[in-house]
Amino acid sequence: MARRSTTRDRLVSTATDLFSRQGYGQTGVNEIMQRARATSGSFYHFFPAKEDLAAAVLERATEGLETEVFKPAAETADDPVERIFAVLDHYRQRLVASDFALGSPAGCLAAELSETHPLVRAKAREFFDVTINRIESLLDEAADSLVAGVDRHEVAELVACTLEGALVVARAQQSAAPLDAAVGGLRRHLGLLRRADVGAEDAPVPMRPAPPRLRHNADWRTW
Amino acid sequence: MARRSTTRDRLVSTATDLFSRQGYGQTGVNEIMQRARATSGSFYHFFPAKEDLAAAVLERATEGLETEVFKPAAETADDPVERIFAVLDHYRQRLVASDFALGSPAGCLAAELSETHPLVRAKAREFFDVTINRIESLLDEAADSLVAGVDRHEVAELVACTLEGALVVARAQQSAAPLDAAVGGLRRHLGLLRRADVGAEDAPVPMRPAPPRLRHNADWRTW
DNA sequence: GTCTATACCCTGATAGAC
DNA sequence: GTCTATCAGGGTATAGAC
Repeated sequence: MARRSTTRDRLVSTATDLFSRQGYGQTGVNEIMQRARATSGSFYHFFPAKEDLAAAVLERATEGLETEVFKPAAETADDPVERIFAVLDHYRQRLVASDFALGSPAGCLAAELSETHPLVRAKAREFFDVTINRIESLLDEAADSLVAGVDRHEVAELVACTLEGALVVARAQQSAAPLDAAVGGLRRHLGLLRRADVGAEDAPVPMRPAPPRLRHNADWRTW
Repeated sequence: MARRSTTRDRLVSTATDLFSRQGYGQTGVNEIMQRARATSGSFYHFFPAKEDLAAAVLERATEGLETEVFKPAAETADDPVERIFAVLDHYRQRLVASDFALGSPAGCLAAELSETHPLVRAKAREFFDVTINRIESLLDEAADSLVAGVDRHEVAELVACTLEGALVVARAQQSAAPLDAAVGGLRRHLGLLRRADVGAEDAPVPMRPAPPRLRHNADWRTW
């Protein structure tokens, strides 16, 4: 994988941030160029058009899934299912640290451009595919501890979709509550898919002692 | 509730459709005016600015939740939980009928404009709040048949977030599979929250005979 | 409420020297 | 690869008659 110019990197990084926060249509190439300290000549040297920058943003986000999301998550837990929750927590951290401005880089672009920009849609699709497949592979690792007959691909899709939606709603609500509810629900769901004879402490069937009524500034790292 | 002009209605309807499909930034007021057969004079007679049209779109979508989504859903089933799934099915129908162009009217605008257009964010928030509260009230109706200790508001948030996300992903994938996975997951989830002594046919714990590996054109109305 | 005409700016994109 | 200068067009919004 060739090392690409730092200017190009800066443009992609800047655009990742601005598109996520403001959307594609609300972000002008001028703004991107200024913040990235690049000029028009550089921009169009690297990208034929604005759309191609959006595609590059998604490509890089997809590449970053392994290095910046799933690999770090793997280091926080041994249990594959817990690693899934570490991934969800990663997005929660981003959301809160950005004061509810940053959701999923792909979700935002996909929602806005799926119909009008086929290239962007294709790249967003890849992002979702990789996300789902990585989650599925974590479920595969945990297969022995799950009840029989679990469609792991389907569950992975559920997790990914729930995450995406929760991030959109959380940004609109300016609150982590939707995400906490979603994560809590998924935790219960996966807990219920655990075989009764393993990880017994994880399956007090319906509701765990309930993340004690999470508030936005609650110490959410503790559960 | 005063009867408002048909021109205004046309503008809102047209914008609802175009914003949902193309996003806000990709839709010009000219395009809206042309399709709605209105002129600039009319447009700015009703709306101080484009943003206010987006707000009106969300307001109308929120009003429409009761009349166009939850009320029809109530007519398809007696069981409150089944009514929730009728709501999800409503969105699935829209999605498929539009060839995967139409997701949630609010999700699209919220994702794109939450940061830059506070008024839009507030209206999107209302849309989500109403959706969540209506689902919660259906869960309340079903409370007797649910296991004790279910945080119904949290479950309602989960359902709404999962729906929103599944629609975004489904549009990017041009496939109903993500939505089917999400709905299937929610069905299993709610099935597991059912008391064992009621609706026994709904709770064969982990996986139902599995919606027989749904394909995009499968007869999805049958399960 | 609706119409036409138009202001005016900012947008994405290009040209061509260095 | 980067720079400055610039274009052509479409964008939102306004003015004022009817």
